[in-house]
Amino acid sequence: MFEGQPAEIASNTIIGNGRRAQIARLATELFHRKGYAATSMRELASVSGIEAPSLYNHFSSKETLLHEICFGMADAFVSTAQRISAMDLSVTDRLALAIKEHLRLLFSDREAVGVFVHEWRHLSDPSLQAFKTLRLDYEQFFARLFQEGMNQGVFVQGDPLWLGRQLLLLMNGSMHSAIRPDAEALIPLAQRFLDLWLYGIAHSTSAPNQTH
Amino acid sequence: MFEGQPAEIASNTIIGNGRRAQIARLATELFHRKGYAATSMRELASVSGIEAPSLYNHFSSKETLLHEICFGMADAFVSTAQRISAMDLSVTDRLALAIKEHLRLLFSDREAVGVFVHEWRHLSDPSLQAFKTLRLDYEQFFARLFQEGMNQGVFVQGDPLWLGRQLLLLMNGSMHSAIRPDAEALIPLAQRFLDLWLYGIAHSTSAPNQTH
DNA sequence: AAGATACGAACGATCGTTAGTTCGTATTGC
DNA sequence: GCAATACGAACTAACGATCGTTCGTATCTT
Repeated sequence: MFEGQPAEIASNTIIGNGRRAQIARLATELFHRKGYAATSMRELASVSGIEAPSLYNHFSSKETLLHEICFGMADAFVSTAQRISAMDLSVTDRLALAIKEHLRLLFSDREAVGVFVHEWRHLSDPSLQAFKTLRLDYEQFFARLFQEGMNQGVFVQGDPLWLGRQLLLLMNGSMHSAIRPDAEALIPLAQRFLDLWLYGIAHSTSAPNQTH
Repeated sequence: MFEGQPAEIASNTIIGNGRRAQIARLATELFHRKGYAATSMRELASVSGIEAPSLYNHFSSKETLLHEICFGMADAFVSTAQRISAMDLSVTDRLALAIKEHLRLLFSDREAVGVFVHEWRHLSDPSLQAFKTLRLDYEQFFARLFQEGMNQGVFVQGDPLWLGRQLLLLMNGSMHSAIRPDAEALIPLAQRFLDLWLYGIAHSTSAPNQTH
């Protein structure tokens, strides 16, 4: 009758106390460390302390695990972007906030972000398209910020989508750095990114030569 | 003076006219598009127009293919860095040249770079350690540039290795952008990176607030 | 003649997954 | 209160497919 509708949408966040969430966490770590394709269900079962077929009492397939991880992160990013977009702040302040919140999400679950960033391509096609759409939404959120800043004359001209993607690359990549900032260390890190992005590394004594 | 020289790039990766090089190229494209672990020897054989066992007349194992791709790129990057290090140029000019040459290598073989960046972790242990060493060499080349600039007072203070890795992330990630620049379009792209890196996106009217 | 290159057959291992079953615990009917 | 029942979560066995790879052999080129 209603079998088209998944009985339970499940908490899109991977966090939880149940066995299911516990396995999802272990899967996240494995997918992050070894890659999705190079991780077997038997290995996941092994670190979970059960046998491989028992995993299917919790997840209907290997790809379901990947799906939940990727979309869990994507939803978190997109909803954060929507929240910031609705705020009545200056462009620069919204950019600063977006950087801070992105970094916060990033370091709140490095493994999940790693999977989100690198393993999404192993999704198959209905999910794959949906994922790409969500990711583009998020990139365009940053692009709109840059565009707005250009229109107001506070940012130099440039391709806003290019800038957005570059900024995201930069932040996502910063995960690989050794230090795992706690809640307090996050603010200086965000400031570091914002300063680098806004002002560059050149001392202002040497005058900019903006010829593009 | 050093600007005009080798117009030909001398592509890093396995070039050649032989069947072996042809297969290596197809492997590079497959590893790039689907990932090393998700690419089977039978699939590689199929796109090569032969059967899977015939591949072993050219390569002794699947990992040999990965090894050649990864180390081919790594050697190209490191030797370019050594060449630039030996030049008698200002720090900023060497940084500009390093960016330009890195981008040139990057876009000379996007697929190989993609494998170099993402698939190296599937190497096994003697090769894996050697690869990490090479990559650190290259990162430290940029770190030394930044450190030198800081010592001379032309760059603001910061963690040089962090900056080096961030710059590399930024450039490597730029591969994903849609446009594939030709030899001429490379210079503006490099300039774009340099400007972004040196001066940021803020108009200089808004004064920098460097407090780190 | 001989090396390079291709083939078909097949090996053992591992893959994701299904099926059938057991066991313990919670929920229900009386 | 207590047996009957339903269910979550684990197990063993095993399926068909695919994995990387080896072997022996045939064919082409030089």
